[in-house]
Amino acid sequence: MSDPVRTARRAARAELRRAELVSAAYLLVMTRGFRTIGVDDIAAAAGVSHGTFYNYFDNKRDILDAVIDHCFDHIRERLLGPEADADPVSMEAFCARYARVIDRGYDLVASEPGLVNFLLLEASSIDDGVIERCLHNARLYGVQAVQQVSRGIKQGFLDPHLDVDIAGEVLLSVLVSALFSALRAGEDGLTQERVRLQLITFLSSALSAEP
Amino acid sequence: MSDPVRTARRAARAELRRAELVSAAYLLVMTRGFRTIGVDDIAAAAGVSHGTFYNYFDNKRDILDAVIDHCFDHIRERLLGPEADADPVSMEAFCARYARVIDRGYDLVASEPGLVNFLLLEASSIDDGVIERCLHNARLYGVQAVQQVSRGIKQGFLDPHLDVDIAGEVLLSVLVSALFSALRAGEDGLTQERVRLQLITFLSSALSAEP
Amino acid sequence: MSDPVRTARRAARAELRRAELVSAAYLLVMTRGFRTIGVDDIAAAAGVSHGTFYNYFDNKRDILDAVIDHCFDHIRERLLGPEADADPVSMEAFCARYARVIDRGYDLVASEPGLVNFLLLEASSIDDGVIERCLHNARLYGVQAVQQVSRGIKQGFLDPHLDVDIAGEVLLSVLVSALFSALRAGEDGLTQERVRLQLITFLSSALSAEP
Amino acid sequence: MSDPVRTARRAARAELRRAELVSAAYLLVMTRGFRTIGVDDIAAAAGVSHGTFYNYFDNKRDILDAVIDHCFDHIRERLLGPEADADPVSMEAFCARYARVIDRGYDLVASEPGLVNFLLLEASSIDDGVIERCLHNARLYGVQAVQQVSRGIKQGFLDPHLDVDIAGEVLLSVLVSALFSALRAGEDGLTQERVRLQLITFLSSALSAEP
DNA sequence: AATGAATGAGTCTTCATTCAT
DNA sequence: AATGAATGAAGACTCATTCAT
Repeated sequence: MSDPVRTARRAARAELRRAELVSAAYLLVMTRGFRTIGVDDIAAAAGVSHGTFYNYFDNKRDILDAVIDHCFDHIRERLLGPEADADPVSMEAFCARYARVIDRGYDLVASEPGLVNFLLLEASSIDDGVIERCLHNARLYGVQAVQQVSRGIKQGFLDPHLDVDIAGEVLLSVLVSALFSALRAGEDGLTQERVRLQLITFLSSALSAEP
Repeated sequence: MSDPVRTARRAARAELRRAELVSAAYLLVMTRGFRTIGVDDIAAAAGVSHGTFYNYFDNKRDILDAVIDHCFDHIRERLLGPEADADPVSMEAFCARYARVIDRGYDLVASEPGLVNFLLLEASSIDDGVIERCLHNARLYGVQAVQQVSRGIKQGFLDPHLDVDIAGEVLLSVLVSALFSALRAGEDGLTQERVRLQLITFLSSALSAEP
Repeated sequence: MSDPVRTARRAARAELRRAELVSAAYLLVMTRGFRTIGVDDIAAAAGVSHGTFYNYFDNKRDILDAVIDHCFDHIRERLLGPEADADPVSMEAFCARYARVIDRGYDLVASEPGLVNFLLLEASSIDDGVIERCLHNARLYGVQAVQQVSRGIKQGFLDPHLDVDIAGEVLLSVLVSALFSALRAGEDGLTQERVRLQLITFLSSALSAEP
Repeated sequence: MSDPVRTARRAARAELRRAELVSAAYLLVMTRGFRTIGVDDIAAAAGVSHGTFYNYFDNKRDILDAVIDHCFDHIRERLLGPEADADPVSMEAFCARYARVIDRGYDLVASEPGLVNFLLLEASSIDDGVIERCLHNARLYGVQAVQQVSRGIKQGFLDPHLDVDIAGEVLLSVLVSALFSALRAGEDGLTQERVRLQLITFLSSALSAEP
């Protein structure tokens, strides 16, 4: 009655379908926003009928969690880049790293404006679960940022009197600030160079161990 | 044909009705979000029929601009408080002022969480006109922040080498950061006191004229 | 308590207002159709508020009767022209007269396409009362046409064996046919000249006393 | 992926549903007019929900084209009857045929007054597309009428000097005239017999080859 | 597992009509 | 008599969801 091989194959196909749907939804949400797309659009983009959609998700809202996780995975890749796990050992390296992150933020906004827009703006307006899931993902970054600060203090190039939680927060908010600036592009005459320079100077003066 | 007294009285009543509708819409948007409320809800909350709504606004979207302006007016009142026009003359006064602003931000979020939520999160996902109107309002704050920095430099307590545009930006982003923190309330163990202290320290070390 | 002079003046003003409303409605109906205009439009075109409209007519439908009568008055003037009461005494004069009527039909359609369109097409779709009122007006024409035929027979230039009712009908339908042709303008390559010539030949061969 | 049998069956059912909707719409339009019925009415009459309506037509207006075509199909059947393609070879046969057509016109009006009413009166007041579609259908009749006249001339029983276009037009207008008379039923003392007799006499004297 | 026809709650919008001033 | 604010019935359309095949 139960053929384990066939069962496994089916499970794999199902997983694939699901991923295709999430991927299609991701693209659509990025380009048009969650509220303005329909289940039909998602299914059509994935090449199935909307009926099939309901074999993989309970309802429209249900796919959003998967889309959000997809977003954060994508951002992690794009912002941290290949050096994801390397560890700066001096204030210069630390600043250089964040300068690169800021630049990558600009690149990200330039190449996928919908992504940041969605997370910063639309996502949270949908329901509390979305906010929660975003915060959950953001907290993961926060933890990393805090660890980064801790290591920086250990390495000796960050001010040992810092409140590491707040400092991690600051790291994140500098990033968010960069993304906001990137979103507004050249408005207000703020070039990428000026923003990068000032934010790094900012970081440096606020966190550096040296007075 | 035209009785000026009656005309004036009518105009006043119309203005009042409009304000009532905006006020009702404001409350509903704050509590439930724009997308999830209907024209009927707004009208009912204002104690009129939905038909009346259309005597004052062309369509549902149309009232949103008024609601947004209402939001920013409200924030201005709540955050700047009575001292709206006073001018700090020392770094201490400057920091004290922003400490108060941060505290008021916490109060604001506590008493009206929907407000910040709406502006920070939902508003911009509605359409480009909304983004534009928010940015317009935000730019007004930006201008004030830049003026503040300029005056601080003239007064001698802010670092004369600052890029005033970026510094203004920083002032704003500290504020936004405080609001975000307030939104997350006690999550992550960040108390209001810690946030205030660190952000002010932050401001101080980044902007102060003294090394 | 009742001043007869003032009462009369009031009645005159009321009559004038009513006429202004009918006139405004007539113009609007001709250009935009009854269904697509609103009481507001009529009132505004007459320079009063829509509330005033209801002082002169019970409801929107109510003004239509007056508009229809206005239409037929207008057509009578335009089609029959100055010779409204003259009487042809020969087949030539008879034909010449109808040739002129046909030409005036073309002129009418050209200068006021909405009028014919309205009566031929829209009016009757509104309700049975409209049809009735149009038929009533049309019957007046029919009576005139029948009288015309009778007189033609008496004069000796129309076939005495004619059924005068049917012949009157035919006179009318030739006119209607001309108006339809005029409405379609040059479609089908039918010029005004060809239509006039053929319809008159038609009339002549069908009604003339000579074989 | 695609089961041809099932696909075909579905297409057939869809066609059926569509036809049911058109048929329901047809009946309603005939009895109550297009403007006064709602999508809900049509759907309900077809035994489906209004949502289903929108699976088959883009909007309310969209079904009208199908209804109009339905009308003309119906008229063709009813007026021309079984002899639709036969060809008269003498003036007697020609007249007899049109006498039958006139009688059938009376029958048609008697059994379905709304049909003629709709086409003659309401349809064209809806929008230009409707007029165009009616003219298109009418032109098909016109072409047939012209061909009929041409064949009559060839056969020798119609006057060779006739302008075939105009004569075709006349054939049609006689038909329309008959329908109008039928609509007015016995009003004015015009019986079906009198109308038939006179119109045929009319046709005969106007088109016949013999003087 | 996939399909897509059917559903109907929900929403916006229009406009004829009423009525207090 | 004139006004115009208020009303609410009516109607078109959307879309998430269900379910028989």
